Amino acid sequence: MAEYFVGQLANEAGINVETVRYYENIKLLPKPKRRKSRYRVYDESDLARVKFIVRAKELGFTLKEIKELLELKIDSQAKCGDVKHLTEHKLKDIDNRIKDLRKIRSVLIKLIEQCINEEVSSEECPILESIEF
Amino acid sequence: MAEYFVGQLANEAGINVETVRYYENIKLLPKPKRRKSRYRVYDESDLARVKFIVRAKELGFTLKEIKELLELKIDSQAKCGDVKHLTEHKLKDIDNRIKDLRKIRSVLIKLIEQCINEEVSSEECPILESIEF
DNA sequence: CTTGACTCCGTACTATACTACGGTGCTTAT
DNA sequence: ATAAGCACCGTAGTATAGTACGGAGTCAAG
Repeated sequence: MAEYFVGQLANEAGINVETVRYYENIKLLPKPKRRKSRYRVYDESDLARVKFIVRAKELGFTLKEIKELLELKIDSQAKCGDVKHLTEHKLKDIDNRIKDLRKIRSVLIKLIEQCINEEVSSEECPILESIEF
Repeated sequence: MAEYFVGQLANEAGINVETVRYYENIKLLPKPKRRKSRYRVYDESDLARVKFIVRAKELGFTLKEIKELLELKIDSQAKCGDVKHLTEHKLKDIDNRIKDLRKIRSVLIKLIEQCINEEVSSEECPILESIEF
């Protein structure tokens, strides 16, 4: 099992060391094992977690929401019903996001087709012409 | 054609007045018509624009990216090729977002199924068990 | 024609999410 | 065993995206 110090972890995830420490401070990352030197020691599962955080952030989730997503699990403490409820809520949110991204997507495709046909459109914004949120 | 003052516009879009002024300052909204009193006057197209901004933000776009999306159009100035290129770039980004949201989606669905079967899973995080970004 | 709600503006403050700094202590390749 | 490169920590600073304030002017219902 591969082990990393914080610099390598940060590097593989494409963020910087201070950000890793920050995520630890706000409890988005668990406290890692330490060397006697107090150096933090991570493994692949930590890397996966960091990569998830990075991508989820790009997808528009706040760090708070990401924490909630990562905490979704049925364990001895959590009742199934609660987790199910929470998860269904998250699912609905994600479905709506996908739906609206698809709307934007279809407008972009139309726009690309217009470009191919060398149509010069009006002065209007094509995205707003076709999308109603 | 309906006309709104800034308060009504903000209200319909679910944001507040200061935010509308802020969006105007950073040129995300065009300068509106004014009454003699200097009151801002908006119409439905402004409302559609604000609503788009609000939702696009929720979908994880920065205000800068939203501005770029809203500026995508072929007009007398912009060359088709340039717009096509830019738009294809945005399209690729959106396709990737949808793809990754689907990954999260499928994990949530699995989790809900587990809840229904009253399975108590491990102490591990189910999202990280199944997603690799 | 008053009065309560709305709008004007600039400026200052806030929350979230980092990012930089700086002095000190490890690690590791030579 | 030394030196370049990491890591330690707390604290302070930054960028983005708002949010609040306050005194003056405007709107419109009664």
